[in-house]
Amino acid sequence: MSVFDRGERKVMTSVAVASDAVARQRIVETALELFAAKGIDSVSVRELTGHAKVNVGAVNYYFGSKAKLAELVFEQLAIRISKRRIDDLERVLRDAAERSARPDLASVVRAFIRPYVDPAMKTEGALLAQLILQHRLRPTSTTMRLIKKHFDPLAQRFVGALAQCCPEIPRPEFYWRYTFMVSTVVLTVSDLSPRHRLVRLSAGTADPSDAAATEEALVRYLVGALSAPV
Amino acid sequence: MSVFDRGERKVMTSVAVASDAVARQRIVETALELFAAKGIDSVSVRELTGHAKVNVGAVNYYFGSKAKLAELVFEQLAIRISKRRIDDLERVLRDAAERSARPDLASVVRAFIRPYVDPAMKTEGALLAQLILQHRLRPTSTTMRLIKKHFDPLAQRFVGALAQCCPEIPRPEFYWRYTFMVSTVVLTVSDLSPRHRLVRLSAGTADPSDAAATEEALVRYLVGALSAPV
DNA sequence: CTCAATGTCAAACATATGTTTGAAACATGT
DNA sequence: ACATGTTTCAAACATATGTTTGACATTGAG
Repeated sequence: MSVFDRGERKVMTSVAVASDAVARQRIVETALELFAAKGIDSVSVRELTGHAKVNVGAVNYYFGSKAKLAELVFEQLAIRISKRRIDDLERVLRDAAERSARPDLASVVRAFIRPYVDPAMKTEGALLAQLILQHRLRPTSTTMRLIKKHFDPLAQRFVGALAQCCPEIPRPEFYWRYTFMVSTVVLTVSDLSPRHRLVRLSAGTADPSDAAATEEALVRYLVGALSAPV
Repeated sequence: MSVFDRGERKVMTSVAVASDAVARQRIVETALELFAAKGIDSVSVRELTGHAKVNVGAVNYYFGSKAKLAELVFEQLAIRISKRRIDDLERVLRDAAERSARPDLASVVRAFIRPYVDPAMKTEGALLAQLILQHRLRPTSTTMRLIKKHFDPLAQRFVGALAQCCPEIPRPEFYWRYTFMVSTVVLTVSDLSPRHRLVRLSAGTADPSDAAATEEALVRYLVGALSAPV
């Protein structure tokens, strides 16, 4: 059973009204890091509370359940990332409009993959990837709600932008390609192998620990994929 | 903890020497189906033995542990799939050689994705995807061994074939693109959402339950991705 | 200060899961 | 028919995990 499957059982014992309890914040921060690094289901509340230096019961005390904590973490994340991505995309589209040119496909792609590859957003990107993966592999009403609410509109905008970049390609094609792109990126960034297969296969020629190189290779791949003729 | 993390604890109570026990076979078959459909960790041995109409202890009796069963199932699968894929690829390369032309990129791609999209290999493809996913998300020495042994040589052959298709692209680039392609395909075919996001986003225009349409869209995407200029 | 609200803690609880056990049933060769 | 090796079965076991509990500590307003 995955985290999001478990519903609450009963209401919290008591309610923390308005205290900015240190424990609460530490739990959220630790959850962010651990969930991003190992996936939600692989982090037990004992491990979580241990790292956060907080009692085992704290998660249930403050959040009601592990599932509620995860939901909260993911919702906050979705809001932050979604906003930033839309800003990035809007900027690309605005620039193109000012030059009265079609937007640049590579720029749109970069706006899309930024959260996943920007070192400054490493944890957030990994966490987002976990959310998507979680939903792809074990969809629940909760993950469904989060995706629908925060990422469906985003997806529509990106599909629209892609269609602007390549007007010769019929729009429905971009629904396919968009979901393929999500698959490509999400699984790429959530590869947790300590020694990545790439270095083994390529005998060191390709190095996935080089973030810039990974980004460039991804952009080349995705631009080619998205602009392929039908 | 994932299946493959668990080692054996002690030797089996007794050994089934040479009987083709019905139970044993039924367990393997059921494991194949359930693992492919839900992922390994999501299938409890009680669920498994329940479906196989076999006692709970049977898995441990015949295979020693759930992990050993999974390993066996996956190794058998890896052998079957790997052989078929190499045959497919060799045929494509041979045909090209006979025409003394470069091999067709789309044909190579089709040889690669066949196990994942061919309806006749539906279960096997899903199972293979589960193995790759398992390794990407929670690599263990067992998954590592299986991948290395059965799929690294295959990967090298495909990279070689891709380089033949596009001689103007430097070979190291194909190591990147090959792993990206694996990501794309694996996550695409392991999407278990009953109502796929695609139909929601595209308002029904794109239908992932249409296997042929999915394959064509995938081929277009991958051919574009793999042949993109550097 | 008082005391009620809030937070902390260790221990216990409930459940799910992989595994083991020991007896009974079955099969098979002599 | 017996003995022996094999299979089946229900029950118990061990462990991991999320959760709850009740006692105790801390805090802050009146």
